[in-house]
Amino acid sequence: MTVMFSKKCEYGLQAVLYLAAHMDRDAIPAEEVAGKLSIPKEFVSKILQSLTESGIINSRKGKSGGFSIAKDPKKIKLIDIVAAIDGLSMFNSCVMGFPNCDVNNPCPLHDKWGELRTKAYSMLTDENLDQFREKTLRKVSNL
Amino acid sequence: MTVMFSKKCEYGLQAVLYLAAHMDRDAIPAEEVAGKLSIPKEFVSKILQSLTESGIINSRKGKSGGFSIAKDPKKIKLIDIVAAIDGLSMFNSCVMGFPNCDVNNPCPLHDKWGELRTKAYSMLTDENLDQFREKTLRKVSNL
DNA sequence: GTTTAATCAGACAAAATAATCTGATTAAAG
DNA sequence: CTTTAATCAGATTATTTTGTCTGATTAAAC
Repeated sequence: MTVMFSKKCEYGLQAVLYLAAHMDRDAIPAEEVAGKLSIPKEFVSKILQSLTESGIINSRKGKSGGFSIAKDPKKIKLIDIVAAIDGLSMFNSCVMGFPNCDVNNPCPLHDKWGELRTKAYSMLTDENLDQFREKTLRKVSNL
Repeated sequence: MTVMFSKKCEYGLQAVLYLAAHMDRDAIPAEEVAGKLSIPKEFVSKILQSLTESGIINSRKGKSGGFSIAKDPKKIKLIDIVAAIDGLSMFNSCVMGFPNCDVNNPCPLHDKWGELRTKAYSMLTDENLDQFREKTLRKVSNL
C-alpha cells in the first residue's frame, strides 16, 4: 500500500526531483534514473514520457538523449507532478468515501480532515523544485 | 482514486459507524447497511465478515440475523478498523515512496509529512465510536 | 418440520494499476 | 553512411483491488 499517491506518482515525484537536482548536467537517460531510484526502467520511461506531454520535462531522442527539466525549477512545484499523474481529486474527496461531503452535509471526520488536507496541499506548494535540490541529492546519495 | 484508505477500508469505516450509530437496535442485516450506504451488498458483507474475525463486530446467522458492534463502542476507535483492513503501514512509510526514509536518511518531505501523519493518526484515535454517533446519524440521514 | 431470511465460504469475474515487451524512430559519433 | 544509444508508441502481461455468484449452513417463525 502506498501512503497517498499511486506508485506511478511516487515514482514520478522521485524522478522529477532527481532530474531537478541534476540540472547542471545534460539530458539524463531513463536508464540512469531507473538505476539510481530502483524503478523498473520501462515504467519510469513511460512516466517521464507522460510528464513530457504535460510540459514539465523535456525529452531528447537518439544517442546521448534523455530527459531534463523543461523550465525554471523555481517555477515547478510538487503539486504540478501530482496533478499531472494522479490528478487533484484527493483534495476534494471525502476521506471516508462518503458522497456529497461538504460543509452542509459533513461526514464525521470532515473538519479534521479539512485541516489536514490544507496542510498536505501546502506541503506540495510551499517549496519549488529548486529548493528541494540539496535534500534530494543527500537522499539519493544514500540509496 | 481514494484519498488515503482503500475502498474496502472506506466502506468498512462507513459500515462500522452505521452499526455503532444503531446500537439500540438488534443485529442489522448486510442488506440494510448496503442499501443505506450504497455499497454492493456482497462486498460489504465480506468486509463485515472480516471485521468479525478481527473481533470488532459480531455476526448472527439465520433469520433476523445480521451484524452488530461486538463491544462497548466507547472502546473502539477508527484506527482499529483501519488497522484491521488496510493495516498501519501507511503510518511508517515514506510519502514519496523512498526506501529507508527516517530521521537519519530523510526524503525532502520527511519532516512535513511527519507532522501530518501524526495529526492523521490523532484524527483516528482521538474519538471513539460512541462520540461519532450523532454526526453519523446526521450524515446517513442525508444520503 | 417446513419455510424463510440471514451469514458464511469459496470460487469466480471485472476493472484498475503496475510492469514488460517489441519494434519503430531519432540523432550523435565514428 | 553505419553503428549505437536513446526516446517513443502501442500492445501485452501480471498483479492487486474491487465486485459478483453459487451453494451451504444457520436459526427464527409459523
